[in-house]
Amino acid sequence: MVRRTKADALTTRTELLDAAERVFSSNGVANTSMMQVAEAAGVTRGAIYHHFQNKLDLINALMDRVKLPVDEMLEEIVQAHQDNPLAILKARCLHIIHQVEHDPHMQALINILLHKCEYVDDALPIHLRHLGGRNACIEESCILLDEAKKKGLIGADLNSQAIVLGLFSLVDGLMYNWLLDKSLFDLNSTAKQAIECYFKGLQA
Amino acid sequence: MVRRTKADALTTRTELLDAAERVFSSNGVANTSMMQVAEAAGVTRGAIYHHFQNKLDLINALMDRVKLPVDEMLEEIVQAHQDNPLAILKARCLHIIHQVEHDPHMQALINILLHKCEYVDDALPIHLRHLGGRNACIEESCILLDEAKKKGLIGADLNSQAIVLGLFSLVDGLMYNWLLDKSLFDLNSTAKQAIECYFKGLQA
DNA sequence: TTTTATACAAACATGCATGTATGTATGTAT
DNA sequence: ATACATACATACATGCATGTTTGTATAAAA
Repeated sequence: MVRRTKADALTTRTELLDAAERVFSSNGVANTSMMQVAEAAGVTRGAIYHHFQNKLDLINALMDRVKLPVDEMLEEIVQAHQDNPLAILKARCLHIIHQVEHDPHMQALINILLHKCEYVDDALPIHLRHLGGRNACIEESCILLDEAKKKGLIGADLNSQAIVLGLFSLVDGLMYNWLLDKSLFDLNSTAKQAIECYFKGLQA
Repeated sequence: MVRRTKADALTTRTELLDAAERVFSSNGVANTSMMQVAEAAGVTRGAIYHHFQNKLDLINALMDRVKLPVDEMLEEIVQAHQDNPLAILKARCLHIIHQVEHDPHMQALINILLHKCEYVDDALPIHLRHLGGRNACIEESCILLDEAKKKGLIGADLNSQAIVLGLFSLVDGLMYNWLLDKSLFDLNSTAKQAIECYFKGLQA
C-alpha cells in the first residue's frame, strides 16, 4: 500500500530476511512458500521478488548476514592462546557452541541448515558454502593438532585428521541434538564436559 | 499394464519402497513427487496410492523395514560384555556405525533422516519415532554409565547424562558428516579413533 | 462356475506455488 | 518543474502435485 525511500526499502529487506528466518525455521524451507514469507513480513510477494530473485537467492542473503562475524572472532582466539594449539582448538569449539546458543541469527541459520533444509542439488550453493567454510576449518585444525603432536601434548600415534573430524562431529552432533529439542539438555555445560572429555582422551 | 497375484503385489510394494529409498535419498523427501517414486519403480501413481495412503505413510513403511534389526543385535552385545558397562556402551556405538556403513537400507534411511528430510510438523511422526528410540537408548546408557561410576571405571565427578549426550552426539556427528561426503574420510577407522579417544577421556 | 475382491492403470478435479507482467505512487535527479 | 527510477502491490498465466474416482483384467473364494 505504500512506497518508500531508499532507507525504508532497506528496512523492508531486513524485515523480509527476519521473516524468512522465522518462517523457514518453523516450517522448513521446502515447505514454505514465498507467500508465507511475505505475509510474515507484512508485505506482498511483490516485495520479495523485488529484493530477491527467488527462494534460493533469499537463503543466500540469509547466510550473508551471519557468516562474517564468525571468522572475525576466530582471530582473537588464536592470539589469546598464542602458543597452545590445543587451547586454541578447544576455544574454537566452545566459541562455536557459544555463538549458536546466544546469537539468535546464527542459531536460526544453523537450525535451518541442520534441520529445516534438505541437502539436495538445487540447494547446493548454500550447502557448499557451509561445507566450504568447514573444510577450511578442518584443515587448519589439523595443522594445530600436528603442532600439538610435535610439542608432545598429545599421543604421537594419533591420526590428526581422524581426531579433528571426531572433534567437529562432536560439536556438530551437540548442536544437532540441542536444536532438535533445546529443553532436553543445557548446551553449554554439556558441550563443555563432552569436549573436555574428548581433549582429555588425547593426552599421551 | 498388468495385474498380479498376492505375492506379486508384495513384490510391487517392495519395489516401491526400494524406489522411494533411492529417490528420496537423491532428491530429498519434499522435493520428490509421488510420480517420481512411481516412475522409479516402473509403475504408476495408482500403485502407490493402492499400497500407501500418502507420502508420510510411505516413509513410515520405509522405517518399519529397517528399525527392527537394530534392537535385536543390541541384545547380543549386552550379553557379550556382561559385566563391563563401558565395553557395552562402546560396542553399541561402534555397532551403530557399522550398521550405517554396511547395511544399505539403514544407510539410506539414516541419510534421509539426517539430510533429505526437513524436521517439520507434518513429518513429525517420523522424527518422533527416531527420537523416541534414541531417547530410550540415552536413558539406558545413563544407567550403564552410572554402573561404571560405581565400579570406579570412570571419574566420579562426571555427569552421566552429559557424557552420554556427548557420546551420542559424537556418533551422530560422525554419521552426519560421513553421509554428507563419504569420500572425505573412512567412517570405520575415524569413528574407532574418535570414540576410543572419548572413552579414554572418561577414565578417572 | 459364478461372484467377489484384488492390483493396479488411467482420467479427473482441484489447489497452490511460481514467475512475470503491469500498474502506480513516491522519491530523486536535472 | 519535468523526467526518470524506485519500491512495491496487484493481476495474470502456467504448471505441477495431490487425492480421488473410475475402469479393468486377473486371482481368489464360494
